[in-house]
Amino acid sequence: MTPDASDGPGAPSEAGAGAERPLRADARRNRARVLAAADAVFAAKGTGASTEEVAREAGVGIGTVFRHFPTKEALLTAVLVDRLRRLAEDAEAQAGAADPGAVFFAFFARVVEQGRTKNAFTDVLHEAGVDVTAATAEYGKRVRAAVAELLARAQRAGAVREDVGVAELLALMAGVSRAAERAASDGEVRAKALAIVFDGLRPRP
Amino acid sequence: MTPDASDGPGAPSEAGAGAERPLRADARRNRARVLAAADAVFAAKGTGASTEEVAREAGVGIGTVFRHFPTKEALLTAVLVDRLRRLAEDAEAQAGAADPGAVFFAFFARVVEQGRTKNAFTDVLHEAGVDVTAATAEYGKRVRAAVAELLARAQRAGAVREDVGVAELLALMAGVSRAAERAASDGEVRAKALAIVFDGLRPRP
Amino acid sequence: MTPDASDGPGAPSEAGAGAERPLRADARRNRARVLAAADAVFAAKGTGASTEEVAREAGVGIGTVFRHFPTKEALLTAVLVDRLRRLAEDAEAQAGAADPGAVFFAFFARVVEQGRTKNAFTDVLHEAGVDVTAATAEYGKRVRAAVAELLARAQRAGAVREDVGVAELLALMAGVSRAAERAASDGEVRAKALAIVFDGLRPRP
Amino acid sequence: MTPDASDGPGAPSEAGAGAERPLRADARRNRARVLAAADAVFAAKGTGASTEEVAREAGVGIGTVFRHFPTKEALLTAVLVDRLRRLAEDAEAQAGAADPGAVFFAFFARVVEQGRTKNAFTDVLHEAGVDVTAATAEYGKRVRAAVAELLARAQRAGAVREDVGVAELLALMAGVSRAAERAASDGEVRAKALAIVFDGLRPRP
DNA sequence: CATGAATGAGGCTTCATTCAT
DNA sequence: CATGAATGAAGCCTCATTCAT
Repeated sequence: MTPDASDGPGAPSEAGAGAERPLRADARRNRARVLAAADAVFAAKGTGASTEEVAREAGVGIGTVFRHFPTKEALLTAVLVDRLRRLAEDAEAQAGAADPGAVFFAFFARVVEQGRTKNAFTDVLHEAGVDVTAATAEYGKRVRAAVAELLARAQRAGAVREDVGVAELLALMAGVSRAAERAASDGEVRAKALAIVFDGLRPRP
Repeated sequence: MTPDASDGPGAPSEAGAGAERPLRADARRNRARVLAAADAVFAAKGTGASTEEVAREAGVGIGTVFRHFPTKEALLTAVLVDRLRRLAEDAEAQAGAADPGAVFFAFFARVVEQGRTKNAFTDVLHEAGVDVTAATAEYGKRVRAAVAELLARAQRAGAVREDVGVAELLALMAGVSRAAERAASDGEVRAKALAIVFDGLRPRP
Repeated sequence: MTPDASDGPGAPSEAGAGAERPLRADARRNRARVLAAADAVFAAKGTGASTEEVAREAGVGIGTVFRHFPTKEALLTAVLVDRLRRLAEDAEAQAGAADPGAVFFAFFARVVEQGRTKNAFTDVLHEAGVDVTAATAEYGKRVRAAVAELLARAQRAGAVREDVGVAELLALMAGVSRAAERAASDGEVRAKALAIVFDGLRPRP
Repeated sequence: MTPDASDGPGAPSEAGAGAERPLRADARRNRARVLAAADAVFAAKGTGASTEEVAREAGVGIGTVFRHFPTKEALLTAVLVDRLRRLAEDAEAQAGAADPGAVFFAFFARVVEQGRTKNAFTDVLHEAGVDVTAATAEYGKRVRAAVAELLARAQRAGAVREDVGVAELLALMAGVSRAAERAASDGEVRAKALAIVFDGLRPRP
């Protein structure tokens, strides 16, 4: 793992900076298609899936994948960062909503439900709690902050125990997501496991 | 991936069948060494580790590995089965102990703690809950039964909610193990996450 | 990089055809820049250097390189031809000078010294002696003629043995250049090796 | 160029040490075949030739090449070392012969003649003079020593100028070999070029 | 039985060349 | 005309698996 395998400071289109050339229209389209394909393929078959399969899924040549992501590791990192970004945006979108308790548990459940199919999404959650690489650090922080906000509001509303911290919350989200993913076929088991964790999170009466 | 690439129902020496020759003494020794090495290597580096590394760790030639486990998948399955066996034996050993509640939670905690270093152990737990392959089915059932017994006793003793089933329990064990594994460096986070789940498992006062 | 990367005689205008349009001003400028960049890059990193690197060094797009030189081989040939042209011009410039002996040896030394940094220049010299391709043939002949003239004058002045021909002279220039290039760090070794060859070229007393 | 791309301290069979396992009979045979094939292929097509072609020429699978030489660079280095070894042995074999002058010039001529087809042999000679890598250092020294001995004896016998050193001698051998290689088709040119250098090496009358 | 050499399919990556913008 | 994105063949290397020793 080279330390600098990132795709640069975020996708060109979203880095506020602007130093990166804006990328031609078709190039941007292809980059997005490759990223989406990579997300799907790696989710379905694990990170061991071949780059060639990503290319095939994206409907582009193998060279195109490597033009946008010069390394397989860079591609994996980009997928990770993208997931973190979506997660952060999702959490941020809930920040102002009413009924913080309901919002908090709904967010938790949604994360778990998504993680069920998006396999490695759970690993992403871990990143948010630990901030491993420089590339993911930025978005990891954002996720952490947004989730912390949801948690704090839910606690203030008396819906969640006061002694719960973000770290263990993220760890639990990741863990339950992974568990849910395995028990994929049985929705009831998933629901019950989630209910148990939710009960554990609520204040003791 | 053939679903049934196992080495047979467990090591030849323990299958009820009996048609399998009993294996020479040195052969048995080698099989055990390979299995132990595989467990260690796959735990440390993931299932992507090379067969050759397993052979090196075991101190045998590569040919020996393939003589005992004709496929890498067979080797992985054998490791899985072995883990399930140890897990079942561990649970079975607690069956008669006093204070079923304490025993139950201690077992849960021990599983999580082991899973922390034995990475894929968590995946094993899933197998126990789902019984994917024919190979793991037997030991999966045994684990399930042993854990069910521990759970039932704890419930009878009033230490665990009545509406918790084995399926979600195993799922939670797997999930928390995974969470613990990620938060490897932070023991406090691990403890808190575990406490939350334990609280969720206890009867509402 | 190269002092004289002009487009001059060597531009498309020399293909017997003559139907080639005279090239727009900016196009001519770009062609020269690409050629100079290619000379520098191939000299520094060998002919294995990528076309893209040439484009970068020239400050143009990759498409521009291929517009002017439809093939990498065409680009290499153009560099070769350009070097031959400069070599010929250098030799021709000395044709009328006084003290033909000194001029001859100075020219030899200069070629070797240039070849030391301009790596493949030595290969160029060979081309001059052998006229491999049709493309280099013309300038190869010119170099040969110019060097032959320098040699003849030196021989007439009694500074060089009568039995030395152009062919072996060019071969020696190429060889010593190559040797010098390897012994790059040790100027004294280079000087001594050159002195030995020079002594071999002088008439026996 | 990783510093440690060597094949180890020489081919196992020839390192006096003996710590390296002796290599099975068939393995040794294959290693030799690969090395010979590599020598031939790289000589004929340059170091850019593909490893696959070496394998084909050797009549082995691609994996076999990489088993013996874990990197293309390692393979190239091994070829280099082997050439140096043969060169050293050749020179050492002449050490005791009568008529040191004749022996010296014959050796020089033979080196050049071999270098003519063995393209990169010339580059090898350079290594002998410079000792670039640790891998070639050992044999480079041996070549240097053996050639120095031949030179010293020739000088003592009055056949070679006193002021010639090994460094420039090796440089000249490399250079003339390269020149000869280019003038491949014309034996007379080669002979004349060699004669000129020989004259330069002889004492002035 | 144990060993490790041989094998070759498959993965990642580079790069000359083409073509839409 | 200039640009740079797209393409895919080809190269290096890894690794599961087979088989002679």
